[in-house]
Amino acid sequence: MKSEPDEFSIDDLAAAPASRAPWTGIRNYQARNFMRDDMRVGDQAFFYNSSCPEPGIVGIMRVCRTAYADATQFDARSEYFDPKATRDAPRWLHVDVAFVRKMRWIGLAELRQHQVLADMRLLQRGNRLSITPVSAKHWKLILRME
DNA sequence: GCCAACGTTGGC
DNA sequence: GCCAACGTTGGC
Repeated sequence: MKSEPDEFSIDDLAAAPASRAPWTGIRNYQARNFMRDDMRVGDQAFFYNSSCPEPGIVGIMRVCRTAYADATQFDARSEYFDPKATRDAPRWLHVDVAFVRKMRWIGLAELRQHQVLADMRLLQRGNRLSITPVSAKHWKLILRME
């Protein structure tokens, strides 16, 4: 799961009440569907820093609530406001995540050095999705890279 | 700031 | 349903 660290960092997550936070602001249907359909309480995810000088994985978090309506879509003052969303038919959902731990920074270039990760969705050419699945194989390898 | 890649919009 | 135009993402 990608975040721009200037917007929301892993330290922000760790410092949040109970070290939990809603993953707000996802406005892409595929990313939304991954949260809605594939993420369950207890699932783990890498925290990935994007759009920053040193993009890469910086830690691990855990899903602590399944997908529900993103409140920012209803807030006209929010940058994530969606005039087409209604309370009865929300368009945008998110899970809640909990801080697990920080990892050493594993940058994009280092990730790309591993043959095993060549088919990881995050690293695919042209991938812009901010949420992508991680296979067990990829998860284990990245843990071993620490 | 550039630009490749991809998603969304809206006219037809 | 097609597709051109436009917007966004995100590494570099």
